[in-house]
Amino acid sequence: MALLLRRDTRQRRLIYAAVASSRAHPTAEAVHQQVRRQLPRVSLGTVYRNLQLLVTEGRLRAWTRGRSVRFDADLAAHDHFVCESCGLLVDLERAPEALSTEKKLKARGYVVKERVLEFVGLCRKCRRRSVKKV
Amino acid sequence: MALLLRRDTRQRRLIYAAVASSRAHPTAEAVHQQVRRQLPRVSLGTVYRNLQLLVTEGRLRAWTRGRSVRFDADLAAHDHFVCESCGLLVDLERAPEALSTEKKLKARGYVVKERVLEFVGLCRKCRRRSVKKV
DNA sequence: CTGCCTGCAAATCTTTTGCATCCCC
DNA sequence: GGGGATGCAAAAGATTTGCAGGCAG
Repeated sequence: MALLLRRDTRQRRLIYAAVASSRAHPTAEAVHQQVRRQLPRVSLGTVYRNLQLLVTEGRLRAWTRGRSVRFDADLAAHDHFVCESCGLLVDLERAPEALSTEKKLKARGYVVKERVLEFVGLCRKCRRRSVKKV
Repeated sequence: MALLLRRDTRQRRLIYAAVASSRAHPTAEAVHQQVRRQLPRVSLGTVYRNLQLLVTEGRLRAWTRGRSVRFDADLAAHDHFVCESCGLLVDLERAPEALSTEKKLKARGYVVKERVLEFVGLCRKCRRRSVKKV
């Protein structure tokens, strides 16, 4: 039984804070940039290691978006809207409906721990832009 | 106006067939392995180029799962269940409910082109396994 | 002090691209 | 025959990892 004691390092605190203080669901790279302002020598490796650790501990959530992973300190269940044109990521209140699919899965013996619901389309700004072009 | 004529190559046909004949939502690497059986010199680059092309043309759909992308020839709207233990990906009939969130988004001026709904948990096999271990 | 953490750099993994050659239409 | 497509290999991104030294508890 490994008794693993986590240390409270400056790096870890700043990395968590960088995600928690952002609404943009930052990537590891963005977190690195942010933390660097206060700790110029922090390495990207440390950022990746800590983000992973924080996700494992349940203090952050990770969302895979295309090529990279984005992090979020909002632990409440919520859904997302993604603009396919500019990449804008909007948090949405979780829809209250109990989805019939989920009930079916459970009835069939699957364990459902989580659901991921995303809407993909155009935000207001990009929608206007695309109308103009046509 | 570029008049772009697509050619019907053996590679392209086999790449499409590899995805269409699989239920596993294969990755580019898996498609490459499969096509190689009939065309040993096919390159991974060609597989990537054609998968991308087929997605652009709307003949295939791409799903991002963790580190890699998986391809699907089933164009009907459908949802997914993913087993977090073994990676099993199950196609689900699309839930019939019109989600209130989607209505709200449209009312607010967003264009919703698509929705992605995934359930994450344990398949029946992995569930049994995890019960045994405890 | 101990051993978890860090910075740095090299290594992985997945996907993309440049280029000379090939072959479909 | 011409231009899109291919094979090969190098490049590009994103993320992970090995290691020696550093620092929190």
